[in-house]
Amino acid sequence: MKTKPSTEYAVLGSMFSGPKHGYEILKFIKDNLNSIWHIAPSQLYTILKRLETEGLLDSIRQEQPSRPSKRVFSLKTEGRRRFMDWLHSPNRHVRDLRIEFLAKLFFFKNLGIPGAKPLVDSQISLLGVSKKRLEHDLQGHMDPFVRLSIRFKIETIDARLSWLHEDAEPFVNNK
Amino acid sequence: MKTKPSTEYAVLGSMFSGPKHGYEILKFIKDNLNSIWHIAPSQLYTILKRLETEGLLDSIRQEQPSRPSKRVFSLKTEGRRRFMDWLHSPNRHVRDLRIEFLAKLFFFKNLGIPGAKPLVDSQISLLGVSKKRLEHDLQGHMDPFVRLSIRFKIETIDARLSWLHEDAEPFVNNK
DNA sequence: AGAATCATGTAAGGGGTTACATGATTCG
DNA sequence: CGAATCATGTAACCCCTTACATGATTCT
Repeated sequence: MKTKPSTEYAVLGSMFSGPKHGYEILKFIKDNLNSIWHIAPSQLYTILKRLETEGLLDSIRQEQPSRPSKRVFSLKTEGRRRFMDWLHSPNRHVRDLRIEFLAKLFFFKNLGIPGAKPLVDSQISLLGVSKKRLEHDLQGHMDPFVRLSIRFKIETIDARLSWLHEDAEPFVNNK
Repeated sequence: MKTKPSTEYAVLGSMFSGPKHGYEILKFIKDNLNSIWHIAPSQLYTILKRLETEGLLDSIRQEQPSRPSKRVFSLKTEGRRRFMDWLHSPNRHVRDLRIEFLAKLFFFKNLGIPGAKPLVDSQISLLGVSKKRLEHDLQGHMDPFVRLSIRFKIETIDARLSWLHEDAEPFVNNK
């Protein structure tokens, strides 16, 4: 089971509320996810091509009298399903919280999808498991450097946990 | 000034105490930096080639009677200089602390080089600057999602700061 | 009149991962 | 006798970044 790069989900999510053309997706991501995510125009069009090949979306050419013609993309059922699966899954790797998890919370609110609270809760318990494992590791290692790096990871998890409780919880509760 | 990928510094650092051949470098990194860093054999040889092209190291072929022949790599002056520059510089991006900064602390201790304490101190003050900037940003933003992501970054910095004080400081002080 | 916005792409290159290829020696 | 270790590489592919290319319209 290979995990897709997170950028693709941002693209899928941009089209969830309805068909969009490339430039619109670019603008949507820039306007809404700028604080965590940056996508170059060139990359967007490559991703769209890839997603179309995979059958997650399709596109129709829309000619316009005065402006250059657009290509309007819309999600297919499989694309919708993939996005929803991603949206409701906590992240296994702590490092993915920085971008992916934040993006998930954004999409919950932006699209008005219920279930953000359970996601936060399951992410909290997943981190709890990781923390326990690291604390156990710590007891098995005497080497100061290994201990230092385990401590680093534990402190990171603590920061994520307090952010989830103090910031993410209020964010998902306020409608 | 483009920053080199951090993996190259791990390779340079591996040879700092003396010439090594590829397999030895692989083993050195695995034995010592396994908790933070993973390097595939294929990648190592590509990096070594690149570093040699750049003039940071040179290699000599060493024939062995029974085993396959080795290529022994040694740092040139420029390679040494680059490594030392990297070693003494704090990281600008918070995300680089996880691997690069930890590796720096390792090399200070492993190679017995003085100056780890000042590095920790300058990293602390650099993070302080970033934190101030983020706290200022926070005041200029009303959007809940933007605030949520800024809070995420601030909590990360706090975690790094407490790790630097509580774990990194003792690590660099114990001889 | 020039800058920003609308609109879509190609090409090249960088660095990392996975798979593949080879072959000897030493340890259990 | 088979697994682990010693020892070095190539090829293909994936994703991202930067640079380049084009061209109309709208705002200042």
